[in-house]
Amino acid sequence: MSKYDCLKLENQLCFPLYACAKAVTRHYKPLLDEFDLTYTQYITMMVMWERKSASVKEIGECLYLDSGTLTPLINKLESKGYIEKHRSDDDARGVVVSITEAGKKLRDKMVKVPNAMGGCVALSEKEAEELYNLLYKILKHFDDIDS
Amino acid sequence: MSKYDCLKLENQLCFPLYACAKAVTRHYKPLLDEFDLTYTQYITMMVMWERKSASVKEIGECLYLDSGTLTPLINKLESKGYIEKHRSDDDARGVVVSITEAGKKLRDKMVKVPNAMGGCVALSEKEAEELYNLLYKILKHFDDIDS
DNA sequence: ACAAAATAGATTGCATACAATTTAATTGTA
DNA sequence: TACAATTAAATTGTATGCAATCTATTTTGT
Repeated sequence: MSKYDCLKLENQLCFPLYACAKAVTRHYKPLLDEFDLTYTQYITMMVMWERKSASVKEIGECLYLDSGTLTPLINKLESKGYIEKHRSDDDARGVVVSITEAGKKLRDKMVKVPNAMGGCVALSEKEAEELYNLLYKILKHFDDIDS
Repeated sequence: MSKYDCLKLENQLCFPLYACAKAVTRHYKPLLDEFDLTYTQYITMMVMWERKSASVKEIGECLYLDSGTLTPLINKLESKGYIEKHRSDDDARGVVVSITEAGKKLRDKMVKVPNAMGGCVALSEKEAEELYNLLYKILKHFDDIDS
């Protein structure tokens, strides 16, 4: 009705997105606390589990994070013993991050986490897939715009 | 195939949610910079525009934020002149935040923001509504769990 | 070859988030 | 009515995010 309706919180798409993302990471916390990992550290480990080895830049591309966030985060994961850093042989500017044995073992311990979290999100298989597709549609479009 | 598949980034629902929320707030930034507001300050102003007056606690309930986040944020909005704080008459523990004339004027200037942002999100009306409903379904469920 | 442009990480600074603690005020109850 | 329990904000401490800048290297264009 009012010209101000577009500025109502309930008419925003961005707000439930923002609030929901925070709620999910907040509910991950008790699960991840057992492993002394934060959510961001957890998804960084996911990249390492899949790739075994990756540059900071590559990790950043996977996670949409820059070195300002990743550098301290990677240092923490290194001090926990899950990853190692060394300068790249090919390109002395680059840093190669690789997974350690302890990091590989962590994977076995954490296999139960996704399922435990899945129980918190009250969506059907179909709904979850719809949501997944809609979110990636937005992400892809941003990728296109930004490139 | 592997028992580790559940730990793959591409099989997570949480990750696109997390990444998408960040991407959206990141793309809000240039729009909000013109008004010298951050995204969180912007949605706080949305609450104030609607309610004219609210306690820190009430704002926190609207936005899913606690006093640790809101206290400094509200102080910044106050120093910008958009809101005012005063202790509640009813309950001296509470702080009532109310909108100023400058805050009301800001609303007129910012009416164009939601539309400008909408252009960035490549979803149809129907898709946006679906996404909206799915996100609120998750949020509502968390509300139920947490209460 | 070599100076300029580009790139990879690290660093700095600012603004969230949020748990945990503290302080002041209010409520519930024996 | 004392007084323990609760509540509202503020404070403290840790961990992101991200823009902007800096440093060391590598590429590029001539």
